[in-house]
Amino acid sequence: MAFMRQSDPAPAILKVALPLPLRQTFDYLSNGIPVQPGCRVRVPFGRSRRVGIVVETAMHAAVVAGRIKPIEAVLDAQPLLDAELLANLGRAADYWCGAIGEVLFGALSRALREDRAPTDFTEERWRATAAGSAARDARTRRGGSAALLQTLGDEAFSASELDTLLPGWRAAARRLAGAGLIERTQSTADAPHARDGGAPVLNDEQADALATLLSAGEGFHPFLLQGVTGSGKTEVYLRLTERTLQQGHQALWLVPEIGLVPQALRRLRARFNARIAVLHSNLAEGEHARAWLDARSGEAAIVLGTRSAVFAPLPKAGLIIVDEEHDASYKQQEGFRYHARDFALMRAQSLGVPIVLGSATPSLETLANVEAGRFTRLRLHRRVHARPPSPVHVLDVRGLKLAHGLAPALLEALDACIARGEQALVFKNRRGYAPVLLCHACGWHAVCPKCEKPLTLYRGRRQLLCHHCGHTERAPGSCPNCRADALIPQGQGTERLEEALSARYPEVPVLRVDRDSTRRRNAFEKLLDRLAAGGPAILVGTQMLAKGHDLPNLTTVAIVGVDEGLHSVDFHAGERLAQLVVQVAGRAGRADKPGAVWLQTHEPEHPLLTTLLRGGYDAAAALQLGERMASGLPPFSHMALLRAECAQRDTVEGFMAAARDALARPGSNGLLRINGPFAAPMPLRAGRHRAQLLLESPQRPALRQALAEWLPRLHALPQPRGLRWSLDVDPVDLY
DNA sequence: AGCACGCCGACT
DNA sequence: GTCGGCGTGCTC
Repeated sequence: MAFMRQSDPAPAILKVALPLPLRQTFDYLSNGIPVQPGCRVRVPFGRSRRVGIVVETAMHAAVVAGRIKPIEAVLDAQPLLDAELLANLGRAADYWCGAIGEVLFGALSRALREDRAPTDFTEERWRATAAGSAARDARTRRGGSAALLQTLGDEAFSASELDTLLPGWRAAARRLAGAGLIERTQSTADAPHARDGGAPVLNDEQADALATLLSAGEGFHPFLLQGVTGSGKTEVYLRLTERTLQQGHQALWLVPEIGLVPQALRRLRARFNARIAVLHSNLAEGEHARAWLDARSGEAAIVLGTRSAVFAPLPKAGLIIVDEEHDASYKQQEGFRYHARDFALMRAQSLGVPIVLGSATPSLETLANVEAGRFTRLRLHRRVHARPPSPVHVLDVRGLKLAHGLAPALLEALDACIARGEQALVFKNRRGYAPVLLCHACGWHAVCPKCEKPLTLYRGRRQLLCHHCGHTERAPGSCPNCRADALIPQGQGTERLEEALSARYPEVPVLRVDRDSTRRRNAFEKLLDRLAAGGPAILVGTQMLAKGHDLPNLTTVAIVGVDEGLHSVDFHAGERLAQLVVQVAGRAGRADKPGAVWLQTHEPEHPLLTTLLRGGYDAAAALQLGERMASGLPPFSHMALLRAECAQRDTVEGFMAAARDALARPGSNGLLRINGPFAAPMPLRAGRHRAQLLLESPQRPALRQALAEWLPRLHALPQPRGLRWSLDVDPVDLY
């Protein structure tokens, strides 16, 4: 331009993302209103109106001027999504092949996806009045009211924190507020700071790890904190967080599942006087929005949550922690299939902050990053209470007579444990009473009509349940095929073990921990409290038990039935098995008593088991990495999996064939391997036939380029009714 | 995703 | 003669 303007006009065109499964944005006229990217707008769309997010402003539109409509309203004075988040969400949509609108709206707190002003969600914090504190000390209140007064102590708690620590607290809050014992407060906490005298002394290893972390300074720096169970990783996170808060920055803490949020919150509250935004899917919409906006404003010094909390805005970011980084729960398994750990890494890099991935059993991806020199590894070998790791005994059960699947030597170990007044854990990764119900007379067994897989027997409920689709039917009393009264449950699930152990130890509480027994809110928490009180007990449960809960009086751990993991078609199975065994074994002997682990197997000579037992997780992981490298599997190659399913088999096959044809011929870059289409490992599920097509490349850019070319063609394919398909980049489950 | 348009089978 | 199935295309 030859002449200068006095002031440039606001860009006339807004590129707006809408909550649709479309890869494109839509252009709107700004009507001269200056709008920043990241703000929500209300726009006319077709014959209705929608909330959209401004992604970009531009001087010129990509479509002819006549088609462009003006926006109706601007909903935010300040962007809800700041520049960093907007840019990274765009990268994430690209990387995991998501639709930009769905990704951006998925990052917003649910209530903010609608046309509501962010100011509708005013701060809600509660604290005890002087009378309340007195009532607490005098113990004049009982039940939920007492618990709420106890939780509050002398500080203010946000609704999202109370939801997390004390589900159902609102009833008590109403009573106590009515009595003038608690009040809603506007007070913002003073500048966040660590409480005096809260911190335990670090051992040498912890101190070394912390020194390295601290000396790395601000800037992006990825760390793996690899510490055995009980080695005090959390204490290191806390010290690092302390510095972050001192510098006036925010810390993001991610944990893999909701059940781990309360204990992390308790430890953070005990250590810091700071505003904590808690984000997980059990919060009411309003609470979630309040916490989210608290993170957005920077008033929350700490943001704690599960997978989706990785999308929280962090205007003052200073630190990201991803605890139990190996956990597959970080990978979203439907819709936008992102990986929270990997997105956290992406954000840490562009925010320029340190990130700590913590685990006793790091993922092979992370270990490969350590070996490649991209991550710095810090190790904690010793347990804080100077307890050596529990010895692992392998029990070869071949040819042995088992009682309900348990070997005699194992039962003796349990006898001894109970006799000492200690607690035991029996780990069995199978819910229900028995995985198969078989007719001894004719060989019939119960099968799911929609999946063609055996139904699991639930004896207490007299039901057969399909674990793949949720189909249930009444358990028959006699064989539906030959009428014989000869139905026998085959194999053991947790319900059966619970029954058998209750019969053997009638004096001892036998507690089952699995998704079925802990469905009720808070049931698991109560169970843990009961165990913490001490006294002999036997826990029977699935992998829920493998996740970082403290079980201080547990000394004996029995691992039963992991052999399935030695022969899975999924190449991740070996890694999972090693992690599971180490994590479950780590539950034993945490406090002042030695522990012992019993591993029951039909294959004591399997290389994975022998390596794991002889060399620990490091050796097992090295073995797995070697195998992955030899066969060109991740992390030495990169995968994307196309899945499709439909009630009509030929529809799936037709679509997959077309999808295969839509792929640029291999040889165009030579680096792409195409496998399939083939039937999924589970070829029928919930009445739908399933097929897969696997793309693989040793080089990430080649895969990304192939996907970039393929995706528009996939969308251009005829989409038959009833057919569902999805693309999974870096799949963690191949089923 | 939603919603229109549009073209072929069984019903008041 | 119409109601309604779902294939196709569009939304700035």
